[in-house]
Amino acid sequence: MLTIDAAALLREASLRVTSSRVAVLRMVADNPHADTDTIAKAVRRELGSVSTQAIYDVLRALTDAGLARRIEPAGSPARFETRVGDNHHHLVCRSCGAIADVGRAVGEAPCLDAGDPHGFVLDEAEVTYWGTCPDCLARDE
Amino acid sequence: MLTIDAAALLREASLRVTSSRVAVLRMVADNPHADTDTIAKAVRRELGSVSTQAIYDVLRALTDAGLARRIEPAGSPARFETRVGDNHHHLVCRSCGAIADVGRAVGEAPCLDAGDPHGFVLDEAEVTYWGTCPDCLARDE
DNA sequence: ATCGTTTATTTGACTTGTTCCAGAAAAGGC
DNA sequence: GCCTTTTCTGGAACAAGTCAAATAAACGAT
Repeated sequence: MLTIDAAALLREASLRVTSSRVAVLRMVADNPHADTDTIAKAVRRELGSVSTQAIYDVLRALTDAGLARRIEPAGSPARFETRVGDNHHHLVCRSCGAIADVGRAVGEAPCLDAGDPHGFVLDEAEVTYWGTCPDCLARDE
Repeated sequence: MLTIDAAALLREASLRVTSSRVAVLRMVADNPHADTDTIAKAVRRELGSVSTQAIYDVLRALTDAGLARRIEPAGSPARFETRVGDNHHHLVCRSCGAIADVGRAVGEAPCLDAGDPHGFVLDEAEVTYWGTCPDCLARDE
């Protein structure tokens, strides 16, 4: 397990330090792109019993505090990662749903200049690359 | 109502021509980005009673046949549009969920060259621009 | 250290979006 | 027109996520 200091991160974000939050935060840090259910199972394995509602609440709190990011590719339940602030993007496998990160080349402007933004004020350009992951390619031989 | 020849489009795609399909296809053509429920209500207004299942089946058939595209921004139910094949992208309002199209400048390559694709074979780059729509901007004054 | 206020968590019912099932009905090729 | 294939109906099931009220825990002040 990566030894991130979850408690310190929580305190910095002025969130109370509870065992659920520490466990969830560590879990998300160690398993990027895990979905809620996977996170819940892992946390329960560590702490015993934790309510589903608590998992949702904690994930929401972490997301609101900027400690986690929620991503939600079409057709997939919500997934979470702690890599925030660097505006990287995601590769999603159409056949198994696997997700990988892809960092944007440094200094390269995102395609944030949408042609005609129709009066919208934009704050983020999210890119999802769809394709097939190496495992599925190999299996479908 | 736009007078697209729904029946002809269906036949070209070798789909049987049924009243539900014609109605749904026309509805989607006239109301881009409508969600399933909105489509169902509109179709029922026109045809009387149509089962929810039929709506889902028809939308799936249209999508599979390439007559419609399904989009699904995070936090929103599935939405459909008939503008297919030109790989345009979407502006999504964070506060009301409104969606607008934004065409990519012609000739401009998409950001399909993901830095390191980790062995994925990509077939599409989907860009979602997040922001606030003009209406919500005005209301939040 | 302990108390009390504030904030988390539990519990359980509920909503929403979507899919599955099995039988009845309709479309199109012959 | 008949027959096969496909679609539609209605109802039930399902998964993800939310709401609300009661209980429990964190942590700053005593």
